[in-house]
Amino acid sequence: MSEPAPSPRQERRQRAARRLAAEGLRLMAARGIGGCSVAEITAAAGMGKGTFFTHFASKEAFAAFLVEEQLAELARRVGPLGLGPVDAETLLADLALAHLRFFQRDPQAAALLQQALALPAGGPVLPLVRARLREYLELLAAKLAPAGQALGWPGERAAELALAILSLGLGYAWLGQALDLGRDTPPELSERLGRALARGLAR
Amino acid sequence: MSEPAPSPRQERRQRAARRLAAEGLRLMAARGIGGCSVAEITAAAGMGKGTFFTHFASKEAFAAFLVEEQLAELARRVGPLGLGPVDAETLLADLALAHLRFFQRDPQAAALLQQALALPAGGPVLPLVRARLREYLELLAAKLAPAGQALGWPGERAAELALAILSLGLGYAWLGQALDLGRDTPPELSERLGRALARGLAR
Amino acid sequence: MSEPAPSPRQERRQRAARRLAAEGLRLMAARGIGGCSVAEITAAAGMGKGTFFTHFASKEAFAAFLVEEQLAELARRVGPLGLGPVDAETLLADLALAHLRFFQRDPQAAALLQQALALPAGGPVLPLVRARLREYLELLAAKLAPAGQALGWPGERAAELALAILSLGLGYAWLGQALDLGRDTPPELSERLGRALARGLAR
Amino acid sequence: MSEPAPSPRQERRQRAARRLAAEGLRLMAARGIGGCSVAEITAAAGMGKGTFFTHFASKEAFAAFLVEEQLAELARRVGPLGLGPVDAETLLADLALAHLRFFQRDPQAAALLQQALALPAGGPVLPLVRARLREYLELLAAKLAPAGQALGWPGERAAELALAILSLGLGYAWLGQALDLGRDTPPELSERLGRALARGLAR
DNA sequence: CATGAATGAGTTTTCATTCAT
DNA sequence: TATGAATGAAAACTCATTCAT
Repeated sequence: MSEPAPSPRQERRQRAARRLAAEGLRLMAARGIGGCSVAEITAAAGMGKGTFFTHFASKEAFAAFLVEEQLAELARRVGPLGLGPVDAETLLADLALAHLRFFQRDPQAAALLQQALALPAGGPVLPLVRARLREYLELLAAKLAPAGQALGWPGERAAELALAILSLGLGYAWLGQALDLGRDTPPELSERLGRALARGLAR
Repeated sequence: MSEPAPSPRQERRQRAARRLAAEGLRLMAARGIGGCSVAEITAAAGMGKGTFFTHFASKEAFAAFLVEEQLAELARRVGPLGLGPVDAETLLADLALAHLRFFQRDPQAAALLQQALALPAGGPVLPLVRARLREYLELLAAKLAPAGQALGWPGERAAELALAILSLGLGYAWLGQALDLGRDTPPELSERLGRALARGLAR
Repeated sequence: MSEPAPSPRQERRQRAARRLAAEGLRLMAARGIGGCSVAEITAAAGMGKGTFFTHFASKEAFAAFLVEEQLAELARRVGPLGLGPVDAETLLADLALAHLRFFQRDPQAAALLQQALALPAGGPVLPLVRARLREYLELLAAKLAPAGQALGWPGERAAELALAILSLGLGYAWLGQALDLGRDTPPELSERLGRALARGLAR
Repeated sequence: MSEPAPSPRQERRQRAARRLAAEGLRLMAARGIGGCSVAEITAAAGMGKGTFFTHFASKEAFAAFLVEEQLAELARRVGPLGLGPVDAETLLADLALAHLRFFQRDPQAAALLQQALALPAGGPVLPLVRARLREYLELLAAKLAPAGQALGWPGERAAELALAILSLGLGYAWLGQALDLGRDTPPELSERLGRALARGLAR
């Protein structure tokens, strides 16, 4: 439908772009956005340095693209939750758990987000990352608001609830990564942790 | 008391070092560790660029020093908690709340920690920061372990509990900072959030 | 007449080359030879980047071609002058005036020549441009020599006379362009200027 | 008076700056502004690459500085002319001659100016160079205006007269340089050329 | 023949660190 | 001990040119 007929040239190019994204995510998550050079990324992706800039306008634009991709993936995972009729506590627990699991299964996403938010202020990426994260938080807050209110959490403060859920998941994953902890946390403990927040808010 | 007799020379030098630490913390928290130069820090502290290196071996060592300072401060705040006889749930809640409040009241600490953990792997600082954080987590875990066990959390997994408490506080603060959210969270909501985890774990 | 029978293919190609020359002249004159890229020129001419190199061996060769074209055009304008019997002063004045007018009416020619002569020494173009200009100057000097001698200017120094006439016209045009001056000089002043050199040499 | 006590450090630095200016002028005049790299200039001046940027904010700022220096030198040479009481024709002739000689004796100045004016539009230097040249031309025009009017040249068009005089001198020098002509022009011919414009304008 | 994706040499610029004064 | 001038390694980015399609 949308792609009429990807010529072999275009397909090869697409594959190169995907290789760039994969290797870039891997390297930036592992060594930091500022800790790996474009040359390293292209070398890992098996192409010339100059090719990078035919795909992305700048290194920062590349980082921003990766961040958007990860947030989109997170939204895709979280989106379906709470569509059916569930009680408030269960919804909160499911959302908290989903975030914990997402970042635990995709530690690169956690590392990249943390890297992107640590970018020097003044650059063009940080505002973009912030905007995307804010959008995501609003989405999450909208999902949480009714459940929160049902448990006595003020509706206009749903953003703080969303922030807490995201923080726990993201923070747990990257702190765990950085400290080499929590990688072997048994699933039932993760689950208990995820549910605890919801349960505690529900009295 | 322990300091024998700080000569005027030594005292002047101490003051300079304190100025460096204060301005460095401010700048690194605001603009990122890689986003501010040694020249900027020394200029803000009112001294020559070269003087910096008579106080600290390198820029990274300086960042590590600042991190240690902040972690020491955190330990100082958290240390007294739970010394008296309190029930398990209250201890957990107090600790979670203490972390939330510490990073909310001292956002520079949160920003610096997040910056330090985002430092390029391979450098000499990251391992050091990790080691200090691990030490801190062990301390916290030791404090938490009995309470956790009382609530059915396996004692040998206390580290994960500590990680969750630290993550919530640190993540909430730096994500909130980055997104300009949670700065005006009413104290009673913060408190509710802090207690929720403990309450939920306690069933 | 001399062209045997331009196949439609050949004709299309010719048109493309002419478009390249026109757009290249425009862009190089406006933004400098080093200030516009091959990609810009081909985009302006409505063709692919690669096509450029099927017409010209290199960007520099292209610039050299444009210069030759402009010098040929100048020679065409100046050539007919002095063929009839005119006195020495009038010939000098006519030639000076012709140069002033040529570059005033075709500022792109002036800009291109100035750009070409500013090309980094060491490249392959500068020698070529120099050679063409020298050829042109010799042609001009040959035309000037008898008139010069009639006014007491040594015949073997006719090149200097030609240099002065060319410099006044070219310099006036490109300095005027660069400074946005002389674009609205009334024709009678231009003419007076053009004649002045001749008149002054004639005592 | 102005320099209270140049410390040996500062003096050494000053000498380095002068070496940079000299070698930069030489290389940029010979090979073009874009034709020589900062690395080449600093190497020629016997210092490290980074030192360049402690003296000048950028390569372009350096080029602008050199241009200003040369124009200031030109103004210094031309300034004293016409202060005494001389007739209009003599003043014009003296000024024309002064420009011819200045650029003939200092061909690097001619080459640098021509290079600077050939800089890609859009950069920060070209506007600066244009502004300085315009200032210089206004100065020259003010000097010329009365004499011009005495010879029937409209006072409000003195700028065009200045442009012609500057063009002849600058154009003659850099075209001569580029074509390796006019380097051995006998002084009396130069002088005759310089006077011719004035004489011709005076009838 | 036309195309545009791929390439890498080459450039400017930053900045932690050294060291002579 | 304090200073700031000097340094060069490292990084992002541009663009003429090549070549497979």
